[in-house]
Amino acid sequence: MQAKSDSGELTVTERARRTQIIAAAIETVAELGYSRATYRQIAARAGLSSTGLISYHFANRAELVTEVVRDVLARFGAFVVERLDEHETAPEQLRAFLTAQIDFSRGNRASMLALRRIQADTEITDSQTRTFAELVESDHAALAELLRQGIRRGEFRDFDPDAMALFVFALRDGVLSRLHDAAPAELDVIRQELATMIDLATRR
Amino acid sequence: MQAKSDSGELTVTERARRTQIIAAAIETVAELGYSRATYRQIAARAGLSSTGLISYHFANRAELVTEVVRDVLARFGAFVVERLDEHETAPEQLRAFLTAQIDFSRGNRASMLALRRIQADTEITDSQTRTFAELVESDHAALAELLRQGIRRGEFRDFDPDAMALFVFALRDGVLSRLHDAAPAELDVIRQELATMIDLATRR
Amino acid sequence: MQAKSDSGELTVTERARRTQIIAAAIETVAELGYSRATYRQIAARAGLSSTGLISYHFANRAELVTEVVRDVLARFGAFVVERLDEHETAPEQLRAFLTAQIDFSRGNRASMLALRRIQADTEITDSQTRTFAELVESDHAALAELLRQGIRRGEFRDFDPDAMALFVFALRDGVLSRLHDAAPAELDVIRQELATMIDLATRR
Amino acid sequence: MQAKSDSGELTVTERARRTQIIAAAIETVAELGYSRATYRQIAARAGLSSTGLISYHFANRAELVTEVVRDVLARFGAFVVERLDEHETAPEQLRAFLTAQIDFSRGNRASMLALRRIQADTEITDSQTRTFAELVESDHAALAELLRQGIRRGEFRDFDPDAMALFVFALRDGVLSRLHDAAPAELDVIRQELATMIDLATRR
DNA sequence: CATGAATGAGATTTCATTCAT
DNA sequence: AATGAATGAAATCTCATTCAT
Repeated sequence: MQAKSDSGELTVTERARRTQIIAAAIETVAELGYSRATYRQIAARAGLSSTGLISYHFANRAELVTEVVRDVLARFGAFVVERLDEHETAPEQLRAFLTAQIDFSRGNRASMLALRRIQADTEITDSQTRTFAELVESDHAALAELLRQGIRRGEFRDFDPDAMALFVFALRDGVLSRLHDAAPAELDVIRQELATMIDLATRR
Repeated sequence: MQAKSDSGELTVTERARRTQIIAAAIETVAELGYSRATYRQIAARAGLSSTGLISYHFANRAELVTEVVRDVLARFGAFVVERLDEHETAPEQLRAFLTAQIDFSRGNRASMLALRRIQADTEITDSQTRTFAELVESDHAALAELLRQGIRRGEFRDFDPDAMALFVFALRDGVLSRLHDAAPAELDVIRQELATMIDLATRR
Repeated sequence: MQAKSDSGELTVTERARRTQIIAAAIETVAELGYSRATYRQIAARAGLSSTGLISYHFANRAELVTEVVRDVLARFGAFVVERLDEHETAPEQLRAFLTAQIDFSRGNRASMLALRRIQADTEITDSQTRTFAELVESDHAALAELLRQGIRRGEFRDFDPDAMALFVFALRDGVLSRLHDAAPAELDVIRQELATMIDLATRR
Repeated sequence: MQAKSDSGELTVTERARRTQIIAAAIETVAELGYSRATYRQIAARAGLSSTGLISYHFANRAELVTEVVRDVLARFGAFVVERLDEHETAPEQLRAFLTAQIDFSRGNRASMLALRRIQADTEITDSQTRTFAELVESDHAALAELLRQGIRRGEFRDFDPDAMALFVFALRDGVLSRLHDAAPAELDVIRQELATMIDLATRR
């Protein structure tokens, strides 16, 4: 960053450019994989004439990737929370939770794919990992709390809410991985079976 | 490879070196992530005098990565199959299947981590993807068949075996992802809850 | 080339750099021979800070070499054509043709040497060979046509124009090969004898 | 060279191996071009299991190339001299000289091609160049002497023998360059025209 | 703000050569 | 004599980043 003000505040134009670059980065990572998502590719997809512009708006590659992750998770979280608020009982919310995630993923394939790829490459190493882990952690905590309430209210059987939260996320990931390869008919079966399974596993 | 015979047969020394390099590559990918697993890093971990030696033994990076994948999957598969053979009924085999995978992963953390990372980077792009996808596919088919038999024999309730296979793999992956971060006590809970969950989800 | 526009249009600076690199490449090939004309050597002669700059301006070595060939042949062709246009009868044009080539070669020794070396290395192998062969072919066709006209007009005896074109080019190459080693006096003799020979071989 | 005696004398086996390697090198350079004629390719064509064997028999690449050149020129020279000896008058010998060279080239295409390629790459630079240049020089001198005698005896007109020798070699090279691409019919025309041309250019 | 150009570090790969056996 | 293995230098190419304009 060359002549950028240190105030931390971004102008409208700046924000727009960053958004545009982030979107292009998501697209690129989803399409080519993390290791092939170079500035050149990103710039091409963003319609930028110079890779220098990316460096101008992001301190370095790590910051760009962090912003990509933040962007996807923010949109994802907002979507799910909105859906959850429409329901009252814990079983309904649990079902809504899963449905929302699958729905979001269907409409944001590239984002989810990019997220997974970045996560896999980054996992342990970086400083940004912490950000990542914390976000995952807070997601987990929220679901576990939902489950805990359901147990307390007698809406679920008495299982370990942390373990179950883990399972729910795992099942979600599994379904998501099939979301785009599977035929629609197969997908309907999977969703139905998932609902049944969750019900059997959690009901009193 | 300079004047290496095209016969496809490898000498003892050669095989040993390849194994050594593959092991170092696994270690490196697990430690640094796929995109940072350069020849230089791999050579350093393998105690090699030059990165040229890696090129000498593997035609290119893709071949090395393929061999890494092949190696991990072969060891993994052998381990699981041996465990399965000790059991007769489908529910027992299903439980053994999961237990075996978790056990293997505990003893081969780097291998599993490397595998996941490579898979995430590779997914769509390469020709070697096919190998990967086929192996996953055949794993899936085997588990689905196990479940199908269990249903036929009346040992399981009547669910869709393909969907359930997907769920089982998903749960496995979820558990594996916690395997090394979680405290032992928490892990015991997870395993117990997993068994319960599977039981509830599959029993008649 | 990092984020270079695909439009195929080059900026002024870019064109200048390419020209500079091409000139350095010619110099290098002429001086060291094709196989020793590495990017490092070329960069050094061009006063570039890194070999990466060559890769930045040329997609790969093949493109650079192609451009070298194109550049030399373009300058060469323009020079010769201009000279030819000054003459009317076929015998005069034939003489001018040879003279022009010899004159050009005297003032562009490195270019001609580089051309010959590249041609010798490339000959059979590459895709760019076609470009090369086509250019040689069209040169040959042009000369053969000139000779054909001369025969038709009765300015030459009745020989095979394709064979004679081949001989003329061969003689040119032979003279060129002596151009820089021979003493000026010897060269004058060679030129005089060449004129005589061509005259004897072609006149009615 | 590792444990080779310094006496300069070679055992029978050694000589055979060197010959075999030289032959493979000729083949390789002719086929792939000088810059792609690596030890690996040469070893493969020689049926050797290790490139080390080439290094064992030749001090370095330069020596191998020198030996290739020496081998081709020796065979070539012997062939031509034998043909020349069958003729008496200078015009006959001149014709025989050209015919012999064309004939040799037809039966030794790879050798001639390799020679040309090595010459083009080497020309100015190397120490071995001297060897090369000297050989060419002595060929030239021999032809010039033949021509000089013909003039003295009144069998040729009065031209400069050195210049004409240069032209004869140039014409030879030109014809050789067409030798393998041209159709047989075209080649017959070329030969006939060449004879005519030489005759016109040299006769009284 | 944005651009084109340049930079230099670093990646993979190839090569002739060396060496122990 | 010959072989397989190893070596390390060097080659081409790619990349994120910097900088002058």
